[in-house]
Amino acid sequence: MRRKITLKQIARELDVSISTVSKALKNSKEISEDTREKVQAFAKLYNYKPNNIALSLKNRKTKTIGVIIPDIVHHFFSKVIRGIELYANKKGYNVIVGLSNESFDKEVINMDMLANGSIDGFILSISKETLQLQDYHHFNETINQGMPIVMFDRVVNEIECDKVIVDDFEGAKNAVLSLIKNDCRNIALITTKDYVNVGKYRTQGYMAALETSDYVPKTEYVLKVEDESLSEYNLLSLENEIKEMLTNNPEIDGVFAVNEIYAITAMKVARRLGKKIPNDIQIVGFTDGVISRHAVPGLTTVSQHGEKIGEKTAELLINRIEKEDDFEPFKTVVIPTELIIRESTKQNLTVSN
Amino acid sequence: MRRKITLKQIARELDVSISTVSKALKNSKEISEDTREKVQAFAKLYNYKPNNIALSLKNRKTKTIGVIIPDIVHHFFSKVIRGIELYANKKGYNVIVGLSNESFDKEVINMDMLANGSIDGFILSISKETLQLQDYHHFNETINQGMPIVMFDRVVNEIECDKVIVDDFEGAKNAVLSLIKNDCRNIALITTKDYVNVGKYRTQGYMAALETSDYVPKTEYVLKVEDESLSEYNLLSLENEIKEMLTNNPEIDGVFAVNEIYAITAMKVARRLGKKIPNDIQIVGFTDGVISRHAVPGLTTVSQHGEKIGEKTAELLINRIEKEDDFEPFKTVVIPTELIIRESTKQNLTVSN
DNA sequence: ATTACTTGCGAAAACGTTTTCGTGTTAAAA
DNA sequence: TTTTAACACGAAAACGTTTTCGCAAGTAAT
Repeated sequence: MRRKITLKQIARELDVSISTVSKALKNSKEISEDTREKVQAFAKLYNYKPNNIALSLKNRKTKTIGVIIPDIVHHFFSKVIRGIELYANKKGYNVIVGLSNESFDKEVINMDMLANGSIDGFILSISKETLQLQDYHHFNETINQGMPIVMFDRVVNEIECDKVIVDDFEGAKNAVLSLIKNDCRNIALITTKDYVNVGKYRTQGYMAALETSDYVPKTEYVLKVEDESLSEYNLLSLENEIKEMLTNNPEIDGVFAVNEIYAITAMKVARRLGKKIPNDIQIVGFTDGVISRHAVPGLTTVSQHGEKIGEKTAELLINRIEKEDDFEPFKTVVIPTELIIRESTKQNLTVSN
Repeated sequence: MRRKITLKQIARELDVSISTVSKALKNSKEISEDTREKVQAFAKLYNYKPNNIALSLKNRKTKTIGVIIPDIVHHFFSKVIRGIELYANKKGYNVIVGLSNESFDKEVINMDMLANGSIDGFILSISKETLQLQDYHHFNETINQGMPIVMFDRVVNEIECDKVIVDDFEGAKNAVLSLIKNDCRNIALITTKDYVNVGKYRTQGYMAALETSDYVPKTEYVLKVEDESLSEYNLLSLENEIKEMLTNNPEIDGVFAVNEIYAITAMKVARRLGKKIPNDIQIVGFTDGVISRHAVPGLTTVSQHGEKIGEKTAELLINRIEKEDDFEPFKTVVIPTELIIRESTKQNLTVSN
């Protein structure tokens, strides 16, 4: 159980100086071949590897990026992480993960823990509470200290940084247009409260689709749900709200839901009410997760390509980190969505953007 | 865009020594009240925070733990991460995540990246390829360098370290016993190849349940699937294999599947074959993920309590890290499973262990 | 034989902390 | 007045690297 060997120990053992060892290991030609071989053999024997922390201190960079997301038990976010990790690893970076758990305080604490030298930059998606409070001081402070940030999905105009988003508006609009082309006359929307801006944009996309088709949006067809948390209790109340909407408005023949859970729940409730899918009612969700894929019938949904989002955020961040004095203007990259057609809608078209 | 301020800069600015600044900030009473206040005011003004990397180097510990898992887009693993993060954060630790993507090489590379000073200990679950190759040298080397490891779920006897596992055997046995008590006479098993040892133990649990009930296991009822990866192609071949088993053995009235995907797919296939669930055929899965919860009908399943597993691994690891010279024997903690009864089985009992 | 260059190596600084051990000044005790 | 003790602070080492610079010895050129 020998501890990790250091340059100093090798130097002492071989009776040379630390500098010599360091240079020998880097094949510096300042060092004679004899010494080089001797040192390298010894180092290999004892499996010498330079200490990352010492390197970080010396180089003032850690080759590590911090990722702060609201939740990891969530198909979209874990896909994004996978994309980040993929790209970062390829570039020799590590990924350190903080979960805000949708809480403002935990977001701040996590950022504080990491912002003091542990990482070279942040990738983050804003927590709901922060969005609601509209308190973004911690982001600005971090940026002012020279630490680059890239935001994705849940972003906010107030912060100047690189961003990677999905075209929520277009994606939603296309989804609803596909319902319209599929002969839906009365299309409902199940969405979140407006402070979640991805929900807001998807709602706007729904409205836009209706308007371009000369449909008149009816407020009875719009359900704004308080929270998308999955606790059993909320799931029940979600079911009840949907049931109420569908029974009060039996003419509804299409549903666009801003996430998988709402969509699958709508499907469940509709069937319980005796409606056939997709003949009586067609349903489209958002996020191509495991639920959509394995539901029966399969759920037509808007795919966000989370992994691509992750790769792109990592790419933007690492670029910023590595050419630091390069004052490029901040970019906002939009990753196109794709409508994945499955059995919850009728099969007579393909739309994508 | 001022860079982070350091002790040295404060010292120069205030015309005192670095030591004085350091002590003043720690409220050492070696320092006069005057100086203390002056330093603290200045530090607060410039938002001084000690550099973590420097501290890590000095203290020779990083307050960071490395987690290596095969996949993050996976309900169970992301739950575990959440548990790890929860406990670790409470103890002031950060979590750095590496994904092996079920590959031996990536597992080794990831461990190498982290083992050189970046972290104080590992939490990991072994990749399938490593399990198949049975090459565990990288684990042993890491342990020999004095770095503690805690393994969970996919563990292996050959490595001496703390472990946290689910009682796969008992969980599976109970699940199958519940089917038997529910009057199933012909129970099929859908499992993985044997090198995935959690699959192996669950298979053994199935066998044990049959034996204790004087059922004779039939090989026609056992389906060993090559790979649980979710690609569309494999999903189709999975469906076909299940279909074949169910049509060749129409008397099958119960299915135990070693994961959610197999279970939900079995359900899908069974219904396509005109079988009613749970009346004609009852189905039990393993892992209480989002699929089981949102399936229609809801899937009865064995819950592993991933979050608890995560918390426990973190607890074991941090204990090892913090009392380092304490030569406690290695523990293996078993987290009890729980059978979550939903609509895919008949409703006349509750079993748990 | 003197100068000039090459070769091979070591000393030391730097990254940002914490902590031990002095040390000079002042106040209290002898 | 001399000794002792308390007080307030600074110097320096240490953590493990990399890198610049200097220096001695040997070799080549004058």
